[in-house]
This record gives sequence, structure tokens and C-alpha cells, in this order.
Amino acid sequence: MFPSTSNGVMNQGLVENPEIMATSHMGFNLQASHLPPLTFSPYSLSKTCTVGGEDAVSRLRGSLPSLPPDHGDDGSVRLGQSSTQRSSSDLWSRTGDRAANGKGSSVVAGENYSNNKNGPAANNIIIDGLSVGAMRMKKVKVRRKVREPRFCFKTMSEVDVLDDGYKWRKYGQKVVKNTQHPRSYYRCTQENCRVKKRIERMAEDPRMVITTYEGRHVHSPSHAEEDSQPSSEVALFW
DNA sequence: CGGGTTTGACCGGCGC
DNA sequence: GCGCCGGTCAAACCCG
Repeated sequence: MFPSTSNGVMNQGLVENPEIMATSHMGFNLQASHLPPLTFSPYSLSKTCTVGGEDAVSRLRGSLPSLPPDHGDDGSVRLGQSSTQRSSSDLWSRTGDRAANGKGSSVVAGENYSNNKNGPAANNIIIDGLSVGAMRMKKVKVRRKVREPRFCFKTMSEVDVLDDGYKWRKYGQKVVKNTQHPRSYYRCTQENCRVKKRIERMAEDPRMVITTYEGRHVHSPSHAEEDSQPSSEVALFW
């Protein structure tokens, strides 16, 4: 039911054992065994990273769906979005545009760090914290639906649902405009946990899966027992 | 039978 | 105001 990253995932040409490590103050490193570490800082905003593979994703387990509470005037942080990624999807285009136009809440688009050791498309993880209040600040209605912080990344994978250690329940699927692949909506099955994620394939490159987390877990991963995860390698402390 | 998925309907935000 | 579209709901269905 939950295809694990270790069995269903295509590993072709992907960097082995990439690690994502916490650094202080919410910046973090993405590093692969034979790559120089890449450092992302929310304060430098807008870094698009192209490194790693599903392995890296699974190593993010337990830490992805969370963003720090106090960055930006709306609690938002944007870690990278390149202009080329802004396709038809809400995630990449609509929200991004709003972020760009929103009242100083986020910075959009930036550099593209890619490691081409195995070809340009070989290693991919894009990490992106999406803006919450990127929505237009003027016209704020009193009863505005509170948007949870978002965090998204992109991986090359055959399977859509990557095993991040949490248990998810699908609650919807939708074909979004101008895309041939449906977007799936998942919700954390844990009681009182309102984290959601959506999964879609990139229109431009169907091999790429875009996973977007929204909200933050109030619990630890449900099956954290499998494959040891040294604390030094997992935690993304927001 | 319980838990998960599917899928059409519905709702609400947004642009025009 | 209207229509479009993304997100969610919930009944029906599936599967172990």
C-alpha cells in the first residue's frame, strides 16, 4: 500500500546515500556522499537544489512537514523555486505568483544548484517551502482560511507515494488543468494531526514527482523503526 | 469488518 | 456577478 522508497523506486543514476542534515538556525545542508554539501538557508532564500534521489527523501522522514513558525511576516519561508518550475500547477505557478506579488512575504525563484555527475536529470530533489500568506495581503478578510506552512520537494521516482515514515490516507484525486497526471491528496492518519500532502507528477517531466507537505506533524513517524536513521542525518530542525 | 481508495459532487476563492 | 478551477467531502467500493 505504501510503496517504500527502497523497493519501488528507480534508482537510476541517482546519488547514493545523500544526506540531509540539520544546521543551526533552520538552514540545512543537503549532501551526497561524493558531493560537496549544499547549504540552504531560509535567509538566503530561493535556492533550488538538484541533488540526490528518493533515498534522500526517505531520509527526510520525520522532518519534512514542518516549517518554523516565525519566518517572514506570515511565517513563511521559501526555499527555492526556479522560474522554470512554475508550470500550470497551483504549487508552482499560482502560489508562486502570489508570493511574488504578495506584500513582502516571500522571495521567489533563484539559483539552481545542480550536480551533473550523472547527467542533468539524474539527481533531483527540489526543496521548497511555500508561502502561506503569500496570498494577497490586501483584501484580507476576517475569516481567512489559515493556510498551513507548505514544504515541497521534487524527486525522480517511479512510484508516486514516497515513504516518509508517516501513514497517509488518500482523500482525493484531481486532474488539474494542463496536466496529464492527476494530483493526489493525502492526509496524515494520525489523530489530531492535520498534516496533508499532495502528490503530482511534473507535466514537463513525468519522471519527476512533486510532493507537497502542508502543516506540521504533532507526532513522530509511524514506522520509524525501519532502516536505522542516525539522528545526525535526519533531523531538519525548524 | 475495518481501513483504505475511488470518484463524482460540492464549495469557496479568484480572475475577469 | 459569473465562471473556472483547485481542494475537500463522502458514499460507494475494494481488499486483506
